[in-house]
Amino acid sequence: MASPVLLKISQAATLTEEERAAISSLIVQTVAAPAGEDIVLQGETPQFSTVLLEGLAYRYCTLPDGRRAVVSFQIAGDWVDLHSLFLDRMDHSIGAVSACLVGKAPHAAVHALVKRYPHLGLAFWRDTTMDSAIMRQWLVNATARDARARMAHVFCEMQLRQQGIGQADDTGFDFPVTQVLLADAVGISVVHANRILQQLKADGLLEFARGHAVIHDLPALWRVAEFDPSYLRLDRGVDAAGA
Amino acid sequence: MASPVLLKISQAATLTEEERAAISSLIVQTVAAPAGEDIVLQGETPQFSTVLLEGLAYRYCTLPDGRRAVVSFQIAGDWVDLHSLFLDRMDHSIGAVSACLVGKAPHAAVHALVKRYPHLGLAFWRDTTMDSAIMRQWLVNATARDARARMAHVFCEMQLRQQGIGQADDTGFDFPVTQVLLADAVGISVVHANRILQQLKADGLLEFARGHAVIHDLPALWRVAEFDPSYLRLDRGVDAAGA
DNA sequence: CGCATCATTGAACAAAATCAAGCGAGGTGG
DNA sequence: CCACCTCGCTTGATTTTGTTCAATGATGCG
Repeated sequence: MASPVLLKISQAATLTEEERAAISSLIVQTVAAPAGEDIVLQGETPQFSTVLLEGLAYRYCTLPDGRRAVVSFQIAGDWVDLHSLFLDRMDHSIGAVSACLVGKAPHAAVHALVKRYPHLGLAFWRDTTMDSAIMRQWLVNATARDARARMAHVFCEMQLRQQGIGQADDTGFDFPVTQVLLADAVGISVVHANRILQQLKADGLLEFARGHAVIHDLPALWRVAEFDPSYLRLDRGVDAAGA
Repeated sequence: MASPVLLKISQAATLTEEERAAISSLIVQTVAAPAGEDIVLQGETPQFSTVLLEGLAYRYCTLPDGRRAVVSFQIAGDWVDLHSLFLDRMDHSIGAVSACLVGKAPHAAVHALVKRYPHLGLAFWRDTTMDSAIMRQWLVNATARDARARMAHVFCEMQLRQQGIGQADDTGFDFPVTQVLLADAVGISVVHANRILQQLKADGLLEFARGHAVIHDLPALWRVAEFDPSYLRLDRGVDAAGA
């Protein structure tokens, strides 16, 4: 079975047939989430970890006064809340951007798996580390770059990540978000997001409309974003330094 | 031995004497880093993970044009680059704010430890997860709050974290950073940082001078920062859901 | 003392938010 | 089929927030 979960984790670690089977058996249930619906809610105490099998999702925090901060996008193959294994209550929510299919793995089963196969524990751990690396880039983005570079950065990252699962090429990709969502991810107002997008288009870099990004000049886009893709390729798998 | 490392990890997991000894034996070397010096450099391929035994350190990224983005502060007991276990090259640097004492644990030894004691693997994993939770808050901070709230938030967090290791109380704590560093952490210019600090002081919330923070009204500071401390207390240890 | 680093201030400028309005496509109900 | 509504996108005008530039005080240290 070529599930996106196994595909992704296989890029990080060499798995035995037994280990692959063990991972597959983790997912005891698959659930469909319609576009716009929440998959996991802030404040919950989940007993499952969730992996995205299909679709686009986003992680976000809701602030007391209703503002929303998007902290990441998740694509097929991503564990969206593996870290909830250690969280007493979710400190953020996860929503479905497009219609999603998710798999659920009971926390207890994940714990048991890790104890039985420490090697898989490392692989999972590595997966969350990769997520952190992405988040660190977002943080650098938000603290040190202006709106234009930040916006460009989001598109650079999504292009490369989606390419990694065969859903993008150098000329563009589907990205079914609204400008409101994009604004909340970049940390600017919708009005400003709209103007930045127009500017990127006028500069011949990127055209984004109706949930689809057309990239006109990827190298130039990378330059504007100061994009360094190395953070997306943590080249050292879990086997490298092990035994 | 009451090393800060064991103290911190004991809050997350119940350890056997054997496990405690195993962790202690990880640290094969301790090194002193003078204030202002770098502990780990962006671009390196470390063979060790580093744990902070004494002092204050900070994680930061250097951008192509020399700008700097501070992504976190680290205090005694924190592993500053446990995630480098999976990183091919460091995507950020770590610098000593004050004079630091660090312990070094060879990656190979950490790998071996985790395979031998999967339970400790979970504890380490949990530790990095906690780090991520903090980073997520910084990201929310940077994308959704204004300079004043962001600045207040940094002080709220540091107060609580330092209190956790007995180095702060409700009235203040040592925080030997400069305004430049603070500005790079909050993502504003030094000039603005200075004015925000003056404003917080004028409002009777907080006085920060010569590396020391005096807190005049902690509840009010929390309110300004919209501070919710729950992210610092991932109450569920690694034993809870296990066997 | 003299130098370096850090903190502070004012003034001009730029970036981005806010306010307010209008447009266009898709969906719903009459 | 059309009126109407909602949602997402777009635009202009105005205000707020934060930056940059430039200079001047402090503080501490060899």
